[in-house]
Formats: sequence, C-alpha cells, structure tokens
Amino acid sequence: MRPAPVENTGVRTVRVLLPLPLADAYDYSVPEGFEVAPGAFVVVPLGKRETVGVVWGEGTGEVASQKLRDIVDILSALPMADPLRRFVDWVAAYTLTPPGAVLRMTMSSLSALEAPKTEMVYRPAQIATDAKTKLTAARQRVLEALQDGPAMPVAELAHLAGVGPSVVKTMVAAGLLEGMERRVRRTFPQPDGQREGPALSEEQKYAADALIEKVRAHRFSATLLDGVPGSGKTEVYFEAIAAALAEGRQVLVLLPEIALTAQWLRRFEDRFGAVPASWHSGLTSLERRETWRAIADGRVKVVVGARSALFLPFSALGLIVIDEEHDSSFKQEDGVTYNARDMAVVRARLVSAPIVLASATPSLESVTNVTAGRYGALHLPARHGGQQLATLSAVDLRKNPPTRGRWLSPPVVEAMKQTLAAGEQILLFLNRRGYAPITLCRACGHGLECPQCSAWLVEHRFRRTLVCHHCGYSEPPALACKHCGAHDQFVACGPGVERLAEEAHALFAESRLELFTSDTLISRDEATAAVERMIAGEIDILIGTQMAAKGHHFPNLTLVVVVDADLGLNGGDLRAAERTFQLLYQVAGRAGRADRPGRALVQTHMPEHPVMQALVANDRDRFVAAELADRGTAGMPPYGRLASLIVSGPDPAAVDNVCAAIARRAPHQTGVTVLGPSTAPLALLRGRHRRRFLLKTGRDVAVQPLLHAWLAQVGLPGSVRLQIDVDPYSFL
DNA sequence: CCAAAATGATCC
DNA sequence: GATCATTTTGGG
Repeated sequence: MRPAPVENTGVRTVRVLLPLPLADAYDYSVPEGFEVAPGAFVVVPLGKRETVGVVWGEGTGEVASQKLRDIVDILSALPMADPLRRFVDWVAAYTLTPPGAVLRMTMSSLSALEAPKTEMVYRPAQIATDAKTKLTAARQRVLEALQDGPAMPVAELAHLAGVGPSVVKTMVAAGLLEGMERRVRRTFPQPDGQREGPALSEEQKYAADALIEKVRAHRFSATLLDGVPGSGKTEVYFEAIAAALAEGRQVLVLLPEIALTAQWLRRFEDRFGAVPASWHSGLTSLERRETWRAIADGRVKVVVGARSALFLPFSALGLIVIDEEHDSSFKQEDGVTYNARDMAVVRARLVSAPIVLASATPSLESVTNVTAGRYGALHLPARHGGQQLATLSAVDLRKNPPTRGRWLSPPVVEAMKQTLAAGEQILLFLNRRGYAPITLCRACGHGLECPQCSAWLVEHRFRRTLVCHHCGYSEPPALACKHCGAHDQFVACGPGVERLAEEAHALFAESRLELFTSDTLISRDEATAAVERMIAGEIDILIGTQMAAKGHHFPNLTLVVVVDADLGLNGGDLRAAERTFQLLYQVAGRAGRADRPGRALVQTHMPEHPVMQALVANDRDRFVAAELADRGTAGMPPYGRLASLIVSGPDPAAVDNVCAAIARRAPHQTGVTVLGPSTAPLALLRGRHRRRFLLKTGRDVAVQPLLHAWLAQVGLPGSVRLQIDVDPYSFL
C-alpha cells in the first residue's frame, strides 16, 4: 500500500537539489522570515553535516514532518537561472545520471557562492583641514598618489607613493585618510565587438552574414559551419561573436583541446583586442572563483573552454560555438558520461540562442541532422587565399615494405630526403606513445602485461619505465622475465613514436628532431613552446601523436607521413572508419598551408579500403555517403540509437551474476535489440572485470524510459558497478 | 571470542 | 559523497 502524503500544514517547504548522487531533490522547511526563490543557493543540514544546495521548486509535501529539517542559510550568490536548472534536469534524464551529480558540475567553484571577499581601501579624508601645509614630504606623496585616482589598499598605496606602509597607517590614524570596504574582484579584459574585422572572402562574408542574422534573432538555431582546413571558419564565427557582443550577450566557445589553444587565443586577441576568459581543469581555485562569478553576473562576455564550460552559470548567453565539433574529446567518459557537443545544442535551445558547429570533417550525426533539416548548414568550399590542399597518396606497405625493424618505407624515406634537401619540414604522425606497444621475452614469448588490466605494458625509454596506458600503472624496465627467468631477452615489438624518432635519427642524423607527445610536453607552456619552435623553423622533423594533429598552422611543413594508417581501423569499433578518416584528413591538412603545396603519404596495408580510397581521392563526401550507407543497413547511429552498459567488479563471478540478472530482464520488443553480455574488449581494467551489453534501437525509440524500467529491476551488490553510456563513443 | 574491515542503507 | 549501523572475516 502506498503511504498517504503527510500534510505539513502551515510549514512552507521547498525541494532542494544537493550536489550529490542522490536519486532526487530533498524537501526542507523554510524558517519564518526566510525569503527563498527557486534557484537560490542555500545551506541545508544533511545527516550531521551541512551542504550547499539549490532550491529546485516547491516542496512535495510527502516527507514526514519529523523528518523535515530547516534551511540553515541563504547564500548571497546570484540564484541559478531557470534555463540552467532545466538544463541540469535535461542532462540528468538523458544520461540516466542522478540530477545532483549533474548539479555538481555547475557548482564547480564552491567558494564562488560564499560572500565575496572584501578589503579596506583608502582615499583622502573629505574634511581635509588646513593640515596640508604641515604635511611631510612622504605624506604629501601619498596624497598625490591618490589624486583623482581610485581608493587603494594600504600596500598598493605605499608602493605607489614610494613610502613605507606605516606612513599610510599613521595617516589613517590621524584622520588624513578615510577607509572604506571594497569587494575584491578580478577585472576581466573586455573583448571589443565593434572592432573592424579582417577582410573576408565572398564565401566567408555570406556565411558570416547568415550567422550574424541568427545571433540577432535571439532564437534557437543550430548551424553546421562546414569548411575544408584553411577555409577560414574561425574568422567567420568570429563575426558571429562580434554580433553577440554588440547585442550585449555572452558567448561560449568550446574547443576540444584547451591545452593547445595558444594560437586560437592569439587570433581571438588580434580580432577583439582582449583575450576571452578561459575555463579548463588547470585553473587555480582563485581563478575558478573569480571567473565563475564574473560569468554569473555578466562581467565576462566570452568564455572559451573545454567541455566542462558548458555548465557555467551564464546570465545572458547569446551564442554557443563548438569548434572541431566532430572531435571525440567532447564525449566525457568518466563520471557523468555526456557528449558536450550534443548537450550544448540542448543548452542553446533552453536559452533560445543559436549554436554553431564548426568542422572540416563534420560528424555523421551532424551531417544527417543537416539532411533532416534539424540543422542549417553553411559551406566554405575553398581554402582562403587560394591555397591548394595537400596531395594525398597511399604507400602500399605490401609492395614497399620497410626493412626489418624499421617502419618507414623506401618511398617515404626518399620523400623525406627531398623535403629536407629543400629546407622544408616534415611531420611523422603515429598515434602510439612510447617506444613500442609490446615487449616480449625472446626466450619464452611471454609479453609484459599490466597486472590490473588486460593490456600490454608500453615501454617508455624517455621516462625509463613500463606504463599501462589504460590505468597509469608503471614499473621499472624489467631485467629478468617473470615467466621463464631469462635475462636480457626482452625485445620491443612494433613502433611507437620514440622508436620512430630513433629510426629518423639513424636516417637523418644531422636533422633536428622533436617529439610532440603528451609524455614529452607535460605542461601547456611546453606544448606552446614546441609549436613556436616548429613555426620558427627550429625543427626539421616533428614526430607526434594525436596531439600534433590538432589545429596548428605550420607554414613550412610540406610533408606529412602517416606511419600507420591502419591503426584505427581494427578493433570493430563503430566509429573506427569515421575517426580514422577525420584524423588522417586533419593530419594531412597540416601540410602545405602557406604558398607551397604540401603532400601527405599514408602508409597502409590496405590501400583498397574505402577510407584510404576516399582519402587519396580527397573525396570527403564520398566517404561520408559510403559510411552512412553502411550505418543505415546496420541500423547504427545516426540512423539508430545505442546505449552501452558496462558491468564491472573485482569478482568475476559476482559480475557474471549481475549480467545474468540483467540479461533475464532484457526488454523484448520490436525495434529493440540487446547484445551481450560479452566480455568487454578491456576485460580487466584497474583490477575490475568487465562485461558489456549493447542496446540497439531505432531512432524513434525513447531509450531512457526503456533503460530505466529495465535496470530498476536489477539489484547491484556493492562491489559491482553498472555504468550506463547513452550514445557511446568508446567500445572498450 | 573480539575487533577490524567490508558492505549496505540512509540522508529531507 | 559521507556517515552510521550491520554483517563478514580473520587471527588468536
């Protein structure tokens, strides 16, 4: 029997959402004299501690009065705006995450909610007596420093006047200066939307005007800005940003790799005369607090950030831009699994603002959204300044194999020779960190494995360790084989960037080489410096992973070598072909950006593969059409929906039990297929055994209610975790 | 037998 | 997520 609602006559209650993974918001009573509106940040008791939460609405009245507790305090922070609260609910419902866990992402700076800090500042006392004549030289200087200027704190004033702080203090004591409290606030430079932009090509102008119109409409719209590398997409959406600034509204720009955006920031500053506020995981708590607050009260107009910036408390958001919208790093895999690109579209809709998705290689999802009329599209077909795209050709490794233990084929080595002779630069691209992906014992054939994952340990000679790329486990390089005891019998198998660097050095000893990976360039500054060295021509051969492929302009780079183009194509991943195409297309786009034509050589064992064919033909549309046709017949996204369930735990038997229970209750209805349980490709990760299910449905099926009803019936023992990923990207 | 350690329920 | 009550485990 359902318990009857308990009436709490006379007591006002509100629902308060707490930034915790609880199933729902909790009811609290509002003490006499408290004014709480929806969105207010409040302090409430929870068990024996106190937590900050957000008033989510009127109380349900379903909580017994003896359980109800009073709100303790109301914080002075600006209340959370209605669209942001609805966004939290939307994301929670879509990703099947507790709403409090999503709320937590919006409360990324708890100190920003507290009362702003104040400091004492001083100015000349108004009732200045005839004391002026009696002033010492030092005191005179202090007053001069304050003349016509703003009030200042003691230390600053003393510094400016060139006197000791005690001079200022005694002046305060003598009544010559009067103090007042002032809020401490960081000031943010203001990008100027009125500044003249650069001259745009005909096509850029057309696209920019279309976007400006959408910004001025103050309505939701989604537009794919599709242009080949170098076609000037950035300049185009900069015009939309200028329009939003002119309208007095805020702009959010999401970029995939915030760590590598020095060049982007410079371009922005050149265009608008000031850098935007940036939001990423590297900010100090002080920077977070000041930025968060300035965004909330509208002092910051433009924010550029990684995906977490999507949850910032904008007060007047008028435009969202997602650059490199196809990039898979917009998909968050741990904690709340969400795709920032897709959620950004929702946020734009909730605030009635336009969103621009920019890419040279749009995702198949966005392409179909355009075809279906859900998104508009603007195309920039030509390279700005009439440059040619790099010529791309495949090198068939079956016909031109490298010598044993080498990875660069003879035609590639020849091309490198020519390029270096011409004084031009080379990028060797290999998406494999470390020296070699596998290390084997020659005596017994045993490979070095991670003790807590089903993955090989990767040798990093640079750091002198063996590392697991999945969990971060590392151990010193092995001397004896644990399996057979043989000494010094280890042999590296396969190429990594470090080994490639060794080979390039052996071939071109006099050339200047540099590794560009997340292992060698740990900080943002180091990465920026490496890019600068490349641009300055201090590097002849740049050897890099994924990191080197994204968004840099290297004017003297004329040869790009994709060392192993097949790498991304194995593994049965839904998006393997798409991702490989996008990555290789972007890498090839790095070459020949200035006045010289570039070329890209793609080493492959399967030149007949559709991805290679499309790349070589430089025919993106053909690739997209072929891939979409494949997805259509298989009923896969973007034509169908996927959700992945990962069951994991330290005890394989317990995991299997849960899987059996889930499988028993799997939904049976037309248009819905459940695959699994199967051992996840990474069968063991961080000591947890993993199984996975894949739910496949038609586009018209609402996946969330289905999952909800299904999984609510399954109880989980404490050690077993169930991770739900709606629209999965990773299939490990 | 006791006590630390793991597990589970609850927080309004 | 944190806390507290309850159950499990393991060492003597």
